[in-house]
Amino acid sequence: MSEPYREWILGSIDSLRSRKARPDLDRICRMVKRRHGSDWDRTRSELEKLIEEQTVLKVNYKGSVSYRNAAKVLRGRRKTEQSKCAVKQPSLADWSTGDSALGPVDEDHMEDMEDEMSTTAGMDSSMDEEGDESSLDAMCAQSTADSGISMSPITSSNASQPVPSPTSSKNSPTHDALRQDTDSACILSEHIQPEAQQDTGSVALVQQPAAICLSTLHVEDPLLSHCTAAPVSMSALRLQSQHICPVPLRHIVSVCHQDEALKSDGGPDPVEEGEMCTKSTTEEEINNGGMNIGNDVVKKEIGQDPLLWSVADVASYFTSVGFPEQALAFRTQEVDGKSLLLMQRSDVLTGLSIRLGPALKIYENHVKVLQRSHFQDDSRLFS
DNA sequence: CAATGCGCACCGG
DNA sequence: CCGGTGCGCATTG
Repeated sequence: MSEPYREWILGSIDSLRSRKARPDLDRICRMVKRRHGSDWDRTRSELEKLIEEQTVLKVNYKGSVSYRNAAKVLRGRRKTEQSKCAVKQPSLADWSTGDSALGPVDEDHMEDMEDEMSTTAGMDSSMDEEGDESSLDAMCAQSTADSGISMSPITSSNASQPVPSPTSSKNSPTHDALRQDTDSACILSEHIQPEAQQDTGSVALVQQPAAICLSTLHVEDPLLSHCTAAPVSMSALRLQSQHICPVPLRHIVSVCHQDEALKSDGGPDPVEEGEMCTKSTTEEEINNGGMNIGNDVVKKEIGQDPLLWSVADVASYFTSVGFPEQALAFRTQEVDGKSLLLMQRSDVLTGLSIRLGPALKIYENHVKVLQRSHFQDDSRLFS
C-alpha cells in the first residue's frame, strides 16, 4: 500500500530539490496532494514510515526541518562523524510556524536544536571494496541511529521522549511492518546521544528496528562477542542486556563466524553476560575497526533469520550496510527474506537493474554470506 | 494564486 | 574552490 507513496514522496522531494525549494513537510504534502490527490495526513504518515525505513532522511538544516531522499543523499561524507549521526529531533521552532496545516504538532517537541546537518548520511556510492569503511560510514550514519532508536525520534512524535521503552514497539504508529518480525523488543533507548551530535546537527536518521536484537543475543553467546566488535553495534550493544530477541541465536552466530574469520582461536571463552560486548572498545574504535564485520553485525541487527525478513527488512539491511540506493531496487522488486535467500548471482547482477559494482559487492559480501550462513545452519540442524 | 525557475549567498569539506 | 542547500524574487499558467 505504501508503495505508490514511496514514489510519490520521493518524487516530490526530488522535485522540490531540483526546484531549489526546501523539501519540508508542508511542500511535500502539498505536492503529493496536488499530483496524486492524497490527503495530507496520509502523506505525512507515509512519510514517517519512509523515515523509519530510512528511505527518507529527516534532517534539521539551517534551523528547519527538511527531508532528503536517502538514496541520493548518502554519499558524501565519510567517516568522522559518526557522532553526528545521532539522532536528533527536530526542533519545532520552525514547525510552529508551519503551523498551518500540518500537524507537526504532534511531532516531537524538543527544545531546539538548530543545527543542521549536512545530511550526511552518506556513504559514497562508490565505496571501495567491500564496503569497509564506507560501509562503516554508512552505518554510522545511519546506524547509529538506527540501531537504536526504535522509532524515529524524530518524526514520530508521540513518543516524544527519546527513550523508548524497551519493550514495545508500539510507539510508532507506523512501523508495524518493519518490525513485525524484527522487532521485538529491541528498542533502545539510549542510543541517542545528544551530545555527540550536536555539533553540527545531525541527521535524524532513523533507526532501524533491526539493530536491536543483536545485542541481546550476544549476550549469551560467546561467539558473538566477536561480532560485537563491529561498528554498528555499539549502540545496539548497549541495549543488550535487556531484551529478548526472537531470533535464533544460531543464525547470528554463524554469520559471525564466517565472515569474521573469527579471530578467536579455538574456543571462545565464555564471557559473562552482558559484558563481553561492551568491553573496551569505545565507539570510535569500534567503528573504525571492523569493517566487514560491521556488515555482519548489521545483518544481525535486523536481527533475524533472513528467512523472516520482510521486504522492508531487506531494504533496511542493505541501506544499513551502505547501499541505500540499491536497497530501493530490492524494495522495488519486492525482495523479501525468502527471495533473498533464493537469489542467484545473476539475479543480483542483472535482475535488479543496479550498477555492476555495487551489485557485485552486494552479492559477494552480503547475499552470498547470508545464504551461506542460513543454509549452513539448516544443514547443521539436520545432521 | 499556486507552481515553477533560478540567481545568489551560505556553509562545510 | 567546489558542491549542496534553500531563500527570495521573477516568471508562468
